Amino acid sequence: MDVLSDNTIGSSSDKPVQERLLDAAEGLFCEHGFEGTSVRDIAAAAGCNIASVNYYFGGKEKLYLEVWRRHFNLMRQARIASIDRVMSKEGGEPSLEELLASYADAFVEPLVDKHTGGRFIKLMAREMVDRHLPQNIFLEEMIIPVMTALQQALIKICPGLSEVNARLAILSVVGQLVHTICAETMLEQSNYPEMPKFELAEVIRHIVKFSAAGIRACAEQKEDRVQKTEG
Amino acid sequence: MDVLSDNTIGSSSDKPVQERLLDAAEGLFCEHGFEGTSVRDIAAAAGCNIASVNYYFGGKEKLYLEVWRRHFNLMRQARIASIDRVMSKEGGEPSLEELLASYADAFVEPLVDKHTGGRFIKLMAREMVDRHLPQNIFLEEMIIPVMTALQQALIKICPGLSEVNARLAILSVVGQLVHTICAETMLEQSNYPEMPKFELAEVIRHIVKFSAAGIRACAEQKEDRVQKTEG
DNA sequence: AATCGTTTTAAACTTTCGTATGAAACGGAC
DNA sequence: GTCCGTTTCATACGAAAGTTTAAAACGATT
Repeated sequence: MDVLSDNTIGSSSDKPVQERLLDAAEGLFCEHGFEGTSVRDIAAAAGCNIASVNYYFGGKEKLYLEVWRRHFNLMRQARIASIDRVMSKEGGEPSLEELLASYADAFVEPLVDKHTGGRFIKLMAREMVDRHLPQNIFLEEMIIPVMTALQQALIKICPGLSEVNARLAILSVVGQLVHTICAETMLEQSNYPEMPKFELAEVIRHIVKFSAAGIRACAEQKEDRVQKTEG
Repeated sequence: MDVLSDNTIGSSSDKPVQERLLDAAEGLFCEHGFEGTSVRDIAAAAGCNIASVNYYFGGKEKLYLEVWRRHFNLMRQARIASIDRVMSKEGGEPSLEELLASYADAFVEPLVDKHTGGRFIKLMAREMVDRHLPQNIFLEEMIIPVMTALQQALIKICPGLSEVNARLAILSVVGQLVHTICAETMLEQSNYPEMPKFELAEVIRHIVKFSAAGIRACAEQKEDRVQKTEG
């Protein structure tokens, strides 16, 4: 894993060591996971000594946690802000599609964002499967707050939606978004010709349409449950 | 990681060593991932010597691959059979809900199945993020064949569905299923009281209803694209 | 210029990993 | 009983991991 050149954007030697380490660690953690990247690789990518990781952060795990802390607030605020922006828009109640599109954009924004290089969201997918963060931090800092906000917004737009159905719907939407990212990561790793590569924007447009119809079906269920397969 | 007692179902010492190793390796790989489990742990769990892994399988990676090979055929056949069973049922064309329910059941069956203990599907989620299998084996042995079968079935049931829309729909359905399993795994790891635990059957019922509506919306798109937000 | 706290460095330490080795134990065939 | 191929065993090896250490280098203050 010969990573000697700095793989971060503008971190040659002007920034302080701690930031260089954080940037390098983030890139390597995203690309190869927690166990897949060594402290030596991080130090080499940051252009500093191995001991710096322990000197500044007190260990590999602490550094990993700090990499996350940098993004928790930004990501949570971005997601919730995208919900609030839609919900507080003037001109009557927003459509379900508007809410979903706004949230989906905010969700995959770290993937498209050129500043972070779209690496961080891969780390999220990893962390969901292979936990290395302290217990419940992920839930408390990200999932619960964002899920709560989205749930309230959904219920407001779709009055027929029960609380449990709203949560199930969120599970569906987030599941599609995460899986899209996983599939993207997977396909870019394996150069398989037959497998069609989707444009991300196209997939999001699909998810919005698909989910809006799904949510409406779940909301209808409550009011009139007779006409289930009318088509 | 003190795993000394056998964590597999019925593998104390009656079964041959290779099977004991495969069983033990499967359990540990599922629980802790490829890098997270050592050959020593596997040998200890299987109740045999460390060298047995190299003697019988020629290395850790070969053993890992063999763990997968045991399941590839079974899982692929189960998925495709569940599709075929629905599609070849007498009494006219099956409903979209029937197809989705059948496929979803086959998909999560390894999770519910008491024989495997539902561990293997976790390994699938891991492997999608952290590749350790030889390039493209996962795609060729699982994803492509099953996706092709499901795509054809979907198009047959929903004539309005284009090929690309069918693939996008499958991405949505599989995404929901995988995410459900990830969430299940995640929540069982973290004993968080506020987070509601869903019954798996309940979630699947939701996914079927949700996805059926979503797919119909994507199929309608082709024929009449005027009435998008009629509700 | 000397001093003192901070940072950086090279090297070593301990542990753990996957694998290799060679001897011991086993089990039929003769 | 002896032989021989197969299996099991304890052990060792080199590599790589995270962490520690003590000295060197640095920088501001006096």
